[in-house]
Amino acid sequence: MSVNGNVEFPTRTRPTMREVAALSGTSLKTVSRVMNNEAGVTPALVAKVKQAALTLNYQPNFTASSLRRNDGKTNTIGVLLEDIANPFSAALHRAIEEVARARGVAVFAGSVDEDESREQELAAAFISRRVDGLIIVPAGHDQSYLKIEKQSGTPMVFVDRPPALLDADSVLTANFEGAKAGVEHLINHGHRRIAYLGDLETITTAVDRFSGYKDALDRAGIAFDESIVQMNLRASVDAEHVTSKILASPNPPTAIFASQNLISVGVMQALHRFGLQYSVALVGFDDVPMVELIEPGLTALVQNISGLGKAAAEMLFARIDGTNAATEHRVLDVVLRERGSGEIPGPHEK
Amino acid sequence: MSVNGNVEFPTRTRPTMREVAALSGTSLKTVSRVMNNEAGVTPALVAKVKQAALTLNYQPNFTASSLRRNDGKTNTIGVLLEDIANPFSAALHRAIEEVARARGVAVFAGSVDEDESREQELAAAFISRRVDGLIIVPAGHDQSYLKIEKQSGTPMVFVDRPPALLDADSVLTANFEGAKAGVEHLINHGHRRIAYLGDLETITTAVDRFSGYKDALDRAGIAFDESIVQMNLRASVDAEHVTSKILASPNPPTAIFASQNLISVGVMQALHRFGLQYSVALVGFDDVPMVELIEPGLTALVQNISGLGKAAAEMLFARIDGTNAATEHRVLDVVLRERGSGEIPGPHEK
DNA sequence: GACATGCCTGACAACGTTGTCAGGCATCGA
DNA sequence: TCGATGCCTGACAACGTTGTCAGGCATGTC
Repeated sequence: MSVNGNVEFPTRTRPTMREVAALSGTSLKTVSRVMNNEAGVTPALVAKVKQAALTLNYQPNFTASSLRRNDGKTNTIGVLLEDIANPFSAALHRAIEEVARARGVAVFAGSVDEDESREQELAAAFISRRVDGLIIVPAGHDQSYLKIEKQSGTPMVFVDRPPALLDADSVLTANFEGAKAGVEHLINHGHRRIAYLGDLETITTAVDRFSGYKDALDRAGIAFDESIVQMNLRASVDAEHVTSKILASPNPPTAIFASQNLISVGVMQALHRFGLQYSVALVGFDDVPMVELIEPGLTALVQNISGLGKAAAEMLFARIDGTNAATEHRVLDVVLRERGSGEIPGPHEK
Repeated sequence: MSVNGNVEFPTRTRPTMREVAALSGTSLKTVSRVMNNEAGVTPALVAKVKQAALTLNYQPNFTASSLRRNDGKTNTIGVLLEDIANPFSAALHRAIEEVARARGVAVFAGSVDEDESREQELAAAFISRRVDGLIIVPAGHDQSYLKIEKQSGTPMVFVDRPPALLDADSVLTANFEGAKAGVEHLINHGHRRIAYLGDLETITTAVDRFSGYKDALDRAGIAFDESIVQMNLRASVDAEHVTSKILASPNPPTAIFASQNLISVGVMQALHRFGLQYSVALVGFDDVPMVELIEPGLTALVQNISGLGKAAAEMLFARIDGTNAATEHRVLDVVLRERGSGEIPGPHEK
């Protein structure tokens, strides 16, 4: 359906400070002073200039201003996310926006989609627009292409995944420790046969979580069993399929660790289909949206996503403000939220 | 936890075309020509310039370029969303990004949070950075403040909600027709006592959906009953509370229409708590994430969110490219997805 | 050989703004 | 009354780039 409205007015050209100066009978420079609230302009002149600006509906051109100003700041930052639309990226983005807003900084954002070349293109696009800094969730395995850019004075902070082949600030989640704590939680509830379903092995967070799983097994003296481990899962349907296969095998696990929320969803679907949701324990990394509606609730390792974004933005702005300290690597803790699925007892419960 | 890395190198100042010209022994203008792939430069010179640019790691300054160029385009657009982090906004944002990316356009985004003044601030921030156009999900009830900006030549397209007191392009969802179809679906399944839980009455989409509900009742000859209608709900807990109250009342409804996904969640929680999820029918506007896991599945009116974003971006770029046609108002259809909750029969089933 | 033609190249101005600096004017003290 | 002081104001250059235009050189034509 399509309805037509009125034809628009012909467009006038946008007024500049020069025109405001002409209308108010003063000079360009005085207009500049008034617009920047600089002290030392006669009140009468200030009023005249403001009136003229209002009459012409003058809108300052911030890009021209930052080109000329000594600090050269554009009051703009760029954020490279995995995918703007996924809940993790969106929450991160929001937390960054919050900090930026308080400083009058506008935020460019883009999706990298786990694509190395897309990462470089986006970074280049933001750099050519002279952002004051970059916050990056990297996809590729080599960020050395940013080395010269960093030396040229563009601060950058990496979030969720560390930079590779580049020395730069980062804010990460305790993936290893979190996964380990999750698996230990299952062990403490009497499980010794624990399946692991993981994400792409090219993603460092996935690798760290897997290491946490193995470490927990090691410390409990449980042998690693390949037959109940599956990496490189992406969609929840894949996880559902793998879970079904594992549950139907001769020696099925009594508990499952899901390394990521989409995987948790797939596992939950398979468990529900088999009617095993109250007999096979499940701990997942990352919360699942609307999880409150499902029974039993998902016991999950919850990341502090807004904490990641807030910390990254604050570190970035500190650099933008000129801090020249050594590279900083911050790690945020993960919280185990018990909701039922992870507390189902196993055969070895004490 | 915090680990220190190496101290960074002292920052060099970023090279300009002037320096590239000096190093390659040519003129500023020739460098400009090479960088813009203009024809008519000797291949030997092109090579020398490119080599020099590489050596200095020259990065073009797009903002300076757009200041000088005749078209004045910044190849940048601004998007005003309700809240970057909510799934609707994020999906919209993503669809817009997709279209922009194909054109080499960078996207500013910001959250308005249903706050009128925040809307104006964000718009001003983007305008002062001279975006080529704006895509807006408005919060306020008067967009006339954008009138002069529109006349100054900044194209703008409104999404999800129409502009008020301003003539501008828009892309909306068929809220009235969708809600009406959803209520009629319940009526067709034998329901005549249908509760309505709605969003803020200040939001036009909420008002339109409510009108659709009333129209469907009217046409079926069902009297409107205030006691099972509640507007101005925002959080899912509010919806849960109201649902519980209505279900416990002397003459409870046999079906419920939820005007929005958070409200659907609240209703579902209440139904599950009362054990009524298989006896009271429910149709909701908007999908609920991870809805596949819940039984019975939510029958929902699904919006074409990416269609909204894609259409808005395409309309915007058409304007940016100079199309001067009459204002266009596009409306996208809603699809009723049957998943069980809406097909529970009522007492008047034929 | 003289001249016209066309292709490359670079000098200069300009985009809209702010930094620098000098000049004008009023005020103050002697 | 005169000079010194300080406050306002505006002329000019500059940020990094592209548009305009003129000049230089080689080639082609008669």
